Amino acid sequence: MPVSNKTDIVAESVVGKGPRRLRKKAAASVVVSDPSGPSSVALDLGELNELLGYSLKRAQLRIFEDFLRCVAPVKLTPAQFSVLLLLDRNPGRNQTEIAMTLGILRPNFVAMLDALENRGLCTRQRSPNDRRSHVLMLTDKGRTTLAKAKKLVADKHEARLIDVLGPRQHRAMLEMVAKLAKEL
Amino acid sequence: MPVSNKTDIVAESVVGKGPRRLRKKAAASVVVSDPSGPSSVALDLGELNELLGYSLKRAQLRIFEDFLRCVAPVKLTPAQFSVLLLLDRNPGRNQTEIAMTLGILRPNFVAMLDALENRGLCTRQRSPNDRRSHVLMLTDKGRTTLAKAKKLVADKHEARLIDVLGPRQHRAMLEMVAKLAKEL
DNA sequence: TATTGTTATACTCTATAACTATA
DNA sequence: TATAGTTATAGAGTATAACAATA
Repeated sequence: MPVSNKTDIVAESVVGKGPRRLRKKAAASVVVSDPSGPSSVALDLGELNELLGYSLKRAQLRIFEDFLRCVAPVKLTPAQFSVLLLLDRNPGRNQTEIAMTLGILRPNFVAMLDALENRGLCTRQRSPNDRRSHVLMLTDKGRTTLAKAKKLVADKHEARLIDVLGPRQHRAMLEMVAKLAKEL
Repeated sequence: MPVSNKTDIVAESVVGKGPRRLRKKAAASVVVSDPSGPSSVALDLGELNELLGYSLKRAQLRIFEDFLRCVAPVKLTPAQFSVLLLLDRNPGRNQTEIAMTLGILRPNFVAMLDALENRGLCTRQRSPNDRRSHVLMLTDKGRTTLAKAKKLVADKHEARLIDVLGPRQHRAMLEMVAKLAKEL
């Protein structure tokens, strides 16, 4: 997305102020002789390419963009999808438990749940046993929305990732990334 | 980090409101019979574990935390480190070029550069050829700081990642993640 | 007219303190 | 007293529009 959209390299597009001298045709890996001006030669990333965190971050951004595109028909963000998934698997839990499991801070979870509840995807009920806590449940609409989302994720999003990486590498990456998330 | 810090599972800590009946001893993979109360059984993540983006995001957060810890002695964030690295490899570029290469929007790059310049790590000079643009250069202090940071990254941060993943998987992951960042 | 650096601004995420109602 | 949900708030990160100086 970023990283140089100027595809064609124009080595000499500016009329220099100094005297214009003849110049040798530049070699393959051009380094513009005139150090100023909009030289527009692709920059050297250096050891950035060897920094796992750097590429990982950029990959993560792309993956989330792809997720949003694929799941757009049901209008769910990755975070919202993860909440619905968790509610489906763990009905009757309270906000603290769901939020904690997803690494969301309780105060920040309130607005998230408001949005999902306002869309009729889940409900909050005061627990009769502990009237401080809210029992969370998916609604029928929430379940059907989740089902649609899961299909979009599997058929479009994950399918795309598997297509780019290949099934074996996709699986390997899943394991490595889980290991890092767990053991680092 | 999150995901249940309550290690010991207490299956029956609440006095139920209804009549207390005898209950069979729960099986190995406990599901608390009473659906309410602070049941504190680890939640089921379901297909979240198969979602590459989910684990990738969590891994990325851990990696950045580790980076910050390791590089703390020179007080550089991952973003600042990437800027210094790029300035070192590509001296004399302007703000637009550096920002674009790193996927940073030009307006947001201004404050970042202010911080680095105020710390005496780099300089902005108006280009004599195009007085609109600023030629960016590392200072000597910037270079020594970068050198220290690079050593910390290699000896502590990347070393930790290689330690967790193993050298072969680390290399494999580097390639996969670069592929995703490029081709997705 | 177009571009560079900049300001202003807004929206999302994330983080912390403190309140309320319950326990 | 401690906990669940909540409010308020502050700080990063990211996004767009528009302006001054320059081309």
